[in-house]
Amino acid sequence: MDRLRQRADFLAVADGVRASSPAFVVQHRERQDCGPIRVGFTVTKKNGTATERNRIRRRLRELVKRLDAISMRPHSDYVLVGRRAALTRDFAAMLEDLRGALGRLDRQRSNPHSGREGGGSGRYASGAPGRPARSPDNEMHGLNDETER
RNA sequence: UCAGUCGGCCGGACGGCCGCUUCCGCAAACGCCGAAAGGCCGCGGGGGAGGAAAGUCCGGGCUCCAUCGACAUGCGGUGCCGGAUAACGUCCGGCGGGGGCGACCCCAGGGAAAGUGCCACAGAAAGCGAACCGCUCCGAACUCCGAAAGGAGGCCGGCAGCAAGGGUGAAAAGGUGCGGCAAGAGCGCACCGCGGGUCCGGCAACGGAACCGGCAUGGUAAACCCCACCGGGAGCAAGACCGAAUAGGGACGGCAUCAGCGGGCCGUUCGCGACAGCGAUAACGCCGCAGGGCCGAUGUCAGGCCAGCCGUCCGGGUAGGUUGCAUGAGGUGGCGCGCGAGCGCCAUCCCAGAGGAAUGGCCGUCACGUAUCGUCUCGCGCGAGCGGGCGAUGCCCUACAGAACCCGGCUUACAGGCCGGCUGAUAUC
Repeated sequence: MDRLRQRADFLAVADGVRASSPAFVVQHRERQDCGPIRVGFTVTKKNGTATERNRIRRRLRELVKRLDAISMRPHSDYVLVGRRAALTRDFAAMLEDLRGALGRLDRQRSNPHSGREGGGSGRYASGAPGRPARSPDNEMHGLNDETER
């Protein structure tokens, strides 16, 4: 499991599906390569001073470490956006929050019409019948694949 | 013991489980990620936030750019003296002024007789030295006393003197006292203040002494200004090296560039021919001219689109990567010099290096603090109660706060605690 570091990767994940909980928001994107799971963390300045932001990021990082790897899908990118409640919320409760949020992300993926109804996602779902529903930003990934080869 | 003042220091401890990052050693081949540059995976050992890492307010190192080497001008900054320092607006030691019984604290503390400006309100007047209420004097109508001479009062007037007293103000033209005078006034005198040169002490700021001058220049320079001194600009997102995709630049090669008109035999070609030449434009090349090509069933007009495509190579540059990047005005200890800030010598140590940003997460035990309750042949008090010790439980489970190229400062924030010097008051000896 790797950390997400490039700004472009964060922007790509931000266009994907998301699930929120009291202490954080989880964003997810499935990549088309065979790389490992990558996880990034975002804590903006509105959440407090540098010390508080550091603590939020460290607690979120610890959550991911405690999580069983099977809860996450392979070769995917995840971003956890921290909220101020992550400073004080009980750690065990936050772990349950994360498991629940990942489960909700899975359900959104298997049943796309009950999930986000973003602009133009329907034609992709119908165009790829045997595969899981793809988020609308897959159009961009296709372009990237062409340029890489 | 209480109150105060100054300086220094700490800023939870120990343990368990699971991690992150960096360096060193071993192993370095296969492999993995990436287009490349480059990065990554194992084992063992060591290191891993602060006193402010903060604000980014000063001063430097370092880097690049510009160039000035000097002077002038402009702009900005600094502003008692001496010292410390790489430097400073910092620090130390003094001086002067102000505050406090005192320890001690505070001061943007050069120049106001170079010039200009301003001085609200109040007040007569706020600066080319004034006169409101006043004081004194003089004059005269008039009134009173008197027989008279004369005396007293006096609206008012004076191009007469004065500035003591009142009142205003932050500030009113030296202050206090005595003398003096019609009343007064440095008019005279004494002391204080001020100014001047002299002498003495001090490196100096400055202090002291006697003498002289009767006193002349109100405040404001965080108003302009004058004087002295200092200052080139931008910043590690500096800079250096490597280096995609895409677009664009350059060079070379290939393909495509329909079809047209004219010229002329220069070459090929064709015809004639005696093999020297002559002729021909039917064809290609050549030269010149014009026409661009594509789109809709076609034509005209109008309109729109495209004016190349492909390959190889070169150079600049972006994303990205590597570096800069931690041995330094360095820490600790000892000795010496100095009142001190500091300086010198010796020994010893290597002590964070991230880059969507490591230095942690979750627990346990114990301290510390705090609140409530209980308890004690504890202390004080008539008592309600207050204080102390012990125990239990809860809370906070710590405050301010997170390195970002590196140093020296300043400023600001900070729960709680420790140590030392000094001052004042009280009690006891």
